Amino acid sequence: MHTIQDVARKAGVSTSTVSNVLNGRGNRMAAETLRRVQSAITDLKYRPNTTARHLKTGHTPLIGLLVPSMANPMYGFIAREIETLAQERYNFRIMIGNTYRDREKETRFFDDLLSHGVRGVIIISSLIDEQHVESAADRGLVMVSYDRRATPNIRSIIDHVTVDSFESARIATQHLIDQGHQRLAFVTPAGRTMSRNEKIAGFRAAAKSAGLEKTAQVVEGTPVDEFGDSMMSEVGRAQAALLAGQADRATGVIGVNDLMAFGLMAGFRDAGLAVPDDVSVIGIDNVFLSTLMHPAMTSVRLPIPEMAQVMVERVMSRLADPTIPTQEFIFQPTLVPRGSVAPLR
Amino acid sequence: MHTIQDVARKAGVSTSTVSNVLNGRGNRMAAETLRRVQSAITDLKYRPNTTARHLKTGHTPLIGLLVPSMANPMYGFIAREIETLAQERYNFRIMIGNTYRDREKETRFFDDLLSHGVRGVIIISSLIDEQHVESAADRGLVMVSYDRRATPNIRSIIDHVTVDSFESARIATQHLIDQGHQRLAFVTPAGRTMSRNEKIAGFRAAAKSAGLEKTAQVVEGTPVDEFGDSMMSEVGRAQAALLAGQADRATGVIGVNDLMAFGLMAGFRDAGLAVPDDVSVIGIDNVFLSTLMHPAMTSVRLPIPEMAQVMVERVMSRLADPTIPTQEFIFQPTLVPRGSVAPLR
DNA sequence: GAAATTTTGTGTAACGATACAGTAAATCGT
DNA sequence: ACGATTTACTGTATCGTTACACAAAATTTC
Repeated sequence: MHTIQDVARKAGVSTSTVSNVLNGRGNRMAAETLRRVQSAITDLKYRPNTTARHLKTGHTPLIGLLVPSMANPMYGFIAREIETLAQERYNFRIMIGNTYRDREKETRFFDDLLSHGVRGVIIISSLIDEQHVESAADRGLVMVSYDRRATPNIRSIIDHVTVDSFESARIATQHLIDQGHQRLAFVTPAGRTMSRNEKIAGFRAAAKSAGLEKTAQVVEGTPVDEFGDSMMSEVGRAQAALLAGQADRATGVIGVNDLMAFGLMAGFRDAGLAVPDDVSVIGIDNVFLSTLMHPAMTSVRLPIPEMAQVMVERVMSRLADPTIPTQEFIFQPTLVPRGSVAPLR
Repeated sequence: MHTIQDVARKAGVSTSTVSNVLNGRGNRMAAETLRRVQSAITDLKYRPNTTARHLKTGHTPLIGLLVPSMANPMYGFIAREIETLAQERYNFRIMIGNTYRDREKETRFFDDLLSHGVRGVIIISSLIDEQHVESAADRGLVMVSYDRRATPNIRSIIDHVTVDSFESARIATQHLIDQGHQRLAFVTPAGRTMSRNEKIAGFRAAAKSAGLEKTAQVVEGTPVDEFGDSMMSEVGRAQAALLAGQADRATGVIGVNDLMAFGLMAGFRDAGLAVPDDVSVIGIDNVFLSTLMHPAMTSVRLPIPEMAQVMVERVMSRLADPTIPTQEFIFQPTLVPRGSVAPLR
């Protein structure tokens, strides 16, 4: 690996001049000099040392990305979009970490980010209490959070990019109601996140407006460790077994997300119930796997590419100008009807 | 953010002494001094600047991870395992990138890794031609590649950690043969990777040893852009439609991986064929979603956690001692029978 | 009790880049 | 033709850390 000194020597100029070329100030020198420096750079295959640059300038082309679990196809998809955008549009790379929805892991990651000099962070779906997130932002991290609403009337120092979770659960529920279902269940794992709470509220609101609040039940999985991938489906599977055995069992069931709903469908089948003939199931997220289920699963689409773009743009803008105020961006979900929901028989 | 200078001042010692404490040389000073430095560190919440450290030492606690697409649940799972191990066991963080199986993107990532001072890289499944990978290794990257066999008789400067792909396809094929299937098809996308070639060979070998080579067909998807997630399943779906329409159609079909097989199952259903009654389908990878399919999909398990561990250990060891020779590690796959394969009617 | 050794530190030069002040030469205006 | 300005550079300090040479004080050795 060559250094700026090698280039300077080879081109017969000072390192300052090379630095100027490197930083787009080639107009400050004679055309001939510029040419010499440029060819020295290509000849030596010189690439500036990002670390040294960072130490001097205080900036590094790196952002942090926290996801609960990369094995969850939804988070994988979000992460893919973010990485691709950051890389292609801004030449930034991604430092990624699985948080397993663990406050301590998140905090440790913030510490590491800070010590690496990374200033921009996108955090995907954490726990309700965002105290440690806010305090990391206080320590200088430019934060953009996904899937978490801003607390009303509190000016936050983090951006919130989120889908209207209340609405996503509401339209899912309403879809079941429209198909004539009267006994509804909403299934979620035990741990609470902000978006889960909102989904529960959306479910309840839809049920209530149809006069179904008496029979509508929110089912929480056992408080098992879960962080959003295979365990999520396992919980769904187990809860479906329980639901299938109830007297006056629910005929319309909403999963807190697609993975949960996948598990629900499998669990109902295990119990001898046909989807959608005996029970309708709907998920939220619309991961690409929904179309591969049998029956293809009805879900609620979240506009991930659009949201990823906003998230990346926000980190970049605020990194460039830390004084611009934070904002909340709320995206609207849309129903994607497929085969796992049918009219009540 | 405080610096080592702040700590030194607060503790009334030189920066050298603080540095010694930081690097586990607390025995070089009086117990009282050590205590003072330590409490200065905790009081100021001081954390060493990794960048400065890196510039000085030439080491950075970061490894690169290249995956074709993070949206592919298999790669997401592998990435999750690698990240967790690197972090918990070695305190290393991960710089990740989607390569979309594109040589240029891979090369650009290597360049960036080098300029960031990252020396250790794990590369998941790339194209056949590993010229650019070897040349990046030549430039000083410690490389561990997944899912790619070493070229025989060529001493490589990269480690190869791979599952026996020939064997994985062979046992999948043999399983179908054991169930009485005589007309077999192996479906893969158009782009060739090293592991795909081996799987094709394994398929052919199994068919041949059963005297079925005349009817066994390898089906290649259209040369569409694909990088391993939703497109993969789409290809499977489309190919299933084609296969379903053939005279003397295959009754036992192997997907190059689970996502392909998911698509195949969906495609056969679209065409009015029942799985496994009319056609048996088997995948390779055994992603957790296989159990959620209807019917639950038979697949071939790859020992990912074990492989991830070896990959991480190899990068770390070779980072610590670059002179140790590279190796090839081959893991054996195992059949996981489920419901998508049935005896030939 | 003088020399040798150990203990307990410190000072300074890097690592590779950038920023900014400074300077010599060329060009300009009148 | 002389000062003023512009052009085309260069020198040096600095970012936060570590390594290494060095040194003063304390302790040991004989």
